[in-house]
Amino acid sequence: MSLFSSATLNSCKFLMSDLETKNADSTRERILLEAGPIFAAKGFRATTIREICDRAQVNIASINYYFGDKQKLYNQTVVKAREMRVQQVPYPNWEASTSPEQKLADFVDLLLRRLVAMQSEPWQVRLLMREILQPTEACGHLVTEYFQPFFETLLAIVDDLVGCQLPDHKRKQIGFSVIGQCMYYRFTADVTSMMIGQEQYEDHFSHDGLAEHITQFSLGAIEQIKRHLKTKSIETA
Amino acid sequence: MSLFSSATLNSCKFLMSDLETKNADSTRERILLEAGPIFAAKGFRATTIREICDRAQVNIASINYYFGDKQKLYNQTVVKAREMRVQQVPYPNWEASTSPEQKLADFVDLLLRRLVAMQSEPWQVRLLMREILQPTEACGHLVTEYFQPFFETLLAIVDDLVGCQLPDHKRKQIGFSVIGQCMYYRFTADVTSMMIGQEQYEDHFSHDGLAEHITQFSLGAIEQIKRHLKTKSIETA
DNA sequence: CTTGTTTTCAAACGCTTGTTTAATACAGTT
DNA sequence: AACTGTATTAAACAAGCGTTTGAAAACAAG
Repeated sequence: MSLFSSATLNSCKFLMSDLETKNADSTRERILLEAGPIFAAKGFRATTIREICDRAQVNIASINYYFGDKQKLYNQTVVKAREMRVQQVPYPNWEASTSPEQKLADFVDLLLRRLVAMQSEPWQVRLLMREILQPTEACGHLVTEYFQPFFETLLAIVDDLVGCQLPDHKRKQIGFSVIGQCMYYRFTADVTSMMIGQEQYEDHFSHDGLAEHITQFSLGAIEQIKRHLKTKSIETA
Repeated sequence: MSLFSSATLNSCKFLMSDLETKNADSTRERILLEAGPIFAAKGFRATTIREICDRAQVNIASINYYFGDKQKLYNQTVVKAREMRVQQVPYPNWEASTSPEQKLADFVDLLLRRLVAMQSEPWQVRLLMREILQPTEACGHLVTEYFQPFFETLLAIVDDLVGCQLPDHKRKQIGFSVIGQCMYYRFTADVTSMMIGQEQYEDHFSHDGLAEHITQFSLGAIEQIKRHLKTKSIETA
């Protein structure tokens, strides 16, 4: 009797992070990949571990066994979502000769593909959006290891485009203007399609059309900022 | 015994919409105004009617009595939020002589004040954002009676700025670029402040700084679009 | 086959939820 | 004072939740 309880205590599968033991890992992985879409669709609270276990065809107690509790399972799901998304949509390979204009176009394209993902809308994207909109303890890593470097890449392109030194906050405002235009379509996808109708939405607000517009809009704005800087420097000269 | 049950059935306070009966309406209003902030902060599901009733100092059964059920209470809360927000931040009075540039500046200012509300962030804004991000049955009215007219106003300004006829989808893309830049700061407020630090966030990403930047950025982009249109028409001539 | 460990399982636990009930308190009318 | 419809209340209800339990099953090694 008491022998068994001590054995159960010693197992605690969720402590041995990545150590793969036999095929038991397939169960863990199955739970993770079934939990993802549900958390993404319903959020943490509305998701029940019973539904997850039903879909993954495992017993309810498996969550406790493999992850500890519901919260820790969710955290692991967020990590998994980021890893998968980065792998699914990798960075473009820029050569030394690539123009900053092309780089901006590529960046907008990447951002739209990776974090907006208009038509497909994979669960990983929805889950990451949830963390952006209402950060939980899972968001800290996301910012420092994913969003920050991503944003720095954009700022470097902006610097390149402007050509001269801008105040730091101005660089970032421009960066956010680019990102904001893109992300808007992810956050407001439902309302936006309600406002312009399904037809026009599909015709002109799918990936290619948007990437083109946002790139041109942003390049235009930056071009004007450069002009203003020149006239200013002439005035002061 | 049975007399009472029929009497209770006949009451159904929540059916008589706006008919104010005695001071009982104050109870209804009190529930509505206490429910708002809680729904806004936690969302529909995570909000318990027990907490609402505790704060409003009414009995739990009052929700059934005045609104029918939790869902209907929520819907009424969304309506209330919109009404209050429109009243709190009214449209500017534009004269015939007001330039389209000034109008765009005013529009950005209004949008930032009414729907972004960086520093204050009243519950009405949070609640409306929830509906935008994940529409429920309460969102239909919101779109047709609030967002649509609001967007049309912006499109009229864009038309005025561009000066000549643009394809309809292009007008709307420009409109969304303006709105997107603004809304971005509402949706990603937490992550954004994590990324740039509290200090710079307060210094350069408060209302005035953002309104100025977004207006200039957008005016610049539109200016460049006009230039492109001109060179195109010259080429074809 | 036996032994020891890991993995699965059905069942139950304790708690919270939205909703309903039936009784009571109140105010105005006859 | 008696009646009537409105408003409020405490208590209970049924359902669902995350988590825990202790044993059974599956498995691997000696």
